Amino acid sequence: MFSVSARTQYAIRAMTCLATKPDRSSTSAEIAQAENIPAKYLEGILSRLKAFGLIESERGKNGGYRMAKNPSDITMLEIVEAIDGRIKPVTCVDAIGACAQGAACHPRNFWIGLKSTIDAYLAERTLKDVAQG
Amino acid sequence: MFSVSARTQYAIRAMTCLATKPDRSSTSAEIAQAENIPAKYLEGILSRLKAFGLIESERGKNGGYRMAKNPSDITMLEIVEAIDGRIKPVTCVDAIGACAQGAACHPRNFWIGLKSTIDAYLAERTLKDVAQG
DNA sequence: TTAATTCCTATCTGGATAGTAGGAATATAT
DNA sequence: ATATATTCCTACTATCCAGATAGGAATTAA
Repeated sequence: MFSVSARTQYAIRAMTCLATKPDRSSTSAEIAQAENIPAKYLEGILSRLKAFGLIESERGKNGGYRMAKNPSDITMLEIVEAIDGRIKPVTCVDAIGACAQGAACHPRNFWIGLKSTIDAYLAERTLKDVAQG
Repeated sequence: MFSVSARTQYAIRAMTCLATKPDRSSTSAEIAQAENIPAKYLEGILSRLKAFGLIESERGKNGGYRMAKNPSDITMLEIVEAIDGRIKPVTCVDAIGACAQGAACHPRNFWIGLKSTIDAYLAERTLKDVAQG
């Protein structure tokens, strides 16, 4: 229940890896080896993180990835949402009537509250916090 | 991300349904129709809820299901755990070293904290709260 | 003995997740 | 120029599991 996708776990590990090397850029292969992540799979993850503005990259020889911001300025919520999108326990959190129960959906507020709780937890911790353990 | 299984949503709806009829017992088919849940699928869900002591049942003619406790004494955490087991964002929440990173797993405490946060939210709300919307 | 019900076991299926493959585009160094 | 190292893009495959269905056995009341 509420399990975190491998993708997101990989993303977090990759980010912590980059966070420890702020001065230079790391290649995807380097990160993959250091963090024990399937190399080709990681490439796609790094693309998403880049598209979300969390990391930067340079192509070609001597290319690689590096942090786009300070680790203390990146919340865990940003990383999670970059990879798996907004947290949505049930389909009707966004719009009333988005489930088969329509307006009679009693649990809706309960789920919305859960989402808020999770979001708050994730938004309160930064990559720096997590990298330190 | 963090989406709730249909099973759990069905279970909650079934429980709210029973909670509104504390005096008599309801059949699985009744609940299925009232809550728009696949009838046969619901049977398995009710079995789990019973195994967990949240509801009681009688077989045979005039049989059915009813609440085993007062709705205000059933937490949402109980329902969720009855259906999908303990909340476990990552495999290593229970035992250090249960992931490939072993003792060097930096995000572990972060995930444990998330689990605690979710558990607390669910444990603080009762079926009565949710049934009222 | 019939009808209504829970309970048990087995099976099917679609879609998502995880991972692989191949190569195009780009940059550097020599 | 050319070789090399890298990101980036697209497509494919495999595996797993949630969701659902099917058929009937066990049990109980009328």
